[in-house]
Amino acid sequence: MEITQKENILKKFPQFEQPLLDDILAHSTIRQVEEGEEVMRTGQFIRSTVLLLSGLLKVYREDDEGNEFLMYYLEPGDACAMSMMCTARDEQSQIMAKAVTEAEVILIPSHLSEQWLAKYKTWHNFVIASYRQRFEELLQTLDSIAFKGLDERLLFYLKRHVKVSGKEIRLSHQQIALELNSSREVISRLLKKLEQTGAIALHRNYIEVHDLEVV
Amino acid sequence: MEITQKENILKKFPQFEQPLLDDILAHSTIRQVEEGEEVMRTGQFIRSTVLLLSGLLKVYREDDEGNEFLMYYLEPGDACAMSMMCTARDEQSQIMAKAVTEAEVILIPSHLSEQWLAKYKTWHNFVIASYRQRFEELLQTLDSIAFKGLDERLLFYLKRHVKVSGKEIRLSHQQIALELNSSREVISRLLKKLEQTGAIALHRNYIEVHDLEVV
DNA sequence: GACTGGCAGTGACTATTATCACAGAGGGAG
DNA sequence: CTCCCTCTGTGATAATAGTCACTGCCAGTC
Repeated sequence: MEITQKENILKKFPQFEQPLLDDILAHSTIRQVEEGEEVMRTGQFIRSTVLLLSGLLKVYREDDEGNEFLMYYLEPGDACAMSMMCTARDEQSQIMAKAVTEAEVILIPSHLSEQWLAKYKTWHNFVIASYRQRFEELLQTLDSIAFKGLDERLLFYLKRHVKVSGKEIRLSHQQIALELNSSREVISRLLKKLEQTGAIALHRNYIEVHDLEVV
Repeated sequence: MEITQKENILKKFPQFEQPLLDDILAHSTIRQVEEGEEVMRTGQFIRSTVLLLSGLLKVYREDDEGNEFLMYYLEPGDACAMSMMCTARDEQSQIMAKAVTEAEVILIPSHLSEQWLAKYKTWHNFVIASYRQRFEELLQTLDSIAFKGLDERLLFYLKRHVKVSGKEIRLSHQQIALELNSSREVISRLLKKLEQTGAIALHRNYIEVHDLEVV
């Protein structure tokens, strides 16, 4: 079992060196997360670095009135940058993370993940690369909110969704509206327009993407 | 001269250990930057970590049509997180940084700032803290764009400005509009409203802030 | 097969922000 | 002092997005 688990991790994190993998196996816990479960909540104290082994997480921001917007998705092989940063001082999360599908996460105690920065070159690189990647994705999200109309943001959203989970988007218009911090009716109308161009087809509870580039 | 410079750096970066300060003095260059000068451009390759010794920098994002929006300000003692992340692989900047006032920046060659992560504990902590701080500020900016109307964003902007450069805001309405990615007329009208509540007083080319909290 | 609850479509209206057009005011250069 | 450029104020209008009200639809359940 240990052996297969190691191979499993290795497959998702091929850049890690052997001794690091051993350390991960020896000291971290692997947690099964159900669909819809919250992996991280705003205000929660963080004592572990979170790596994603399987499944899909969405990372988003929520305000005091329950509005939210999607920051980015995490896929197998990704790490939650926030959990790495808070790590340093047992600080509080500024974000929410929720499992979109059933998922497995690796939880590495904060003090270890910090030690490893000095101990394992591949870990250090991984952490820096994660910071950078998340920062860039966040900037992209920011761009789309700041510079684009809702129609383009919706397009951006759909494209990102296709990238992480394929051309069958199993979401209601209401859910999309929530993640874009808009309203159901507006999203419905915009989707309708997209359908008329032939880019997508609408069904109950899911959207079939044909070609988003033509729009 | 060397001695005074060292004391100067020490004053702005009191958390650095002695040997680190010596290394900084020995291997980094200090550059004078004029008001309005661009310290960093989108697409530019980054080969140094940037620390701010004096003056004020604004860090912002620009799209292909020349629209921009303010991400955050950097004050003496701060570091450009982006320059630290790109550092790792000579990567390209995703952001713009411009001197709001005359400023002095410390430029540390990338390969050194990376070595120091392992060599100096205080440097490592500083880098992690910088990442975290910028990330949080970025999230705040994101919040205000995603969840707030322009009136609240303007308020947020003015408050931030007061914090970094005092109650006399020497900006035209046009400049404010640009940084909020809005239009001059709209900003003028909103400012007028704020003036009517007594929160600010409007003058040519500058705004006198009385009390932004009452609004 | 009838009831029910969530989902989707649509028209009418409102609110916010952007754009256009223009007028007046202030301040520096000559 | 005058010219001129930039900054500011303001009304009218347009475009975008959000809200409200209502309808029909589909799927599961009893």
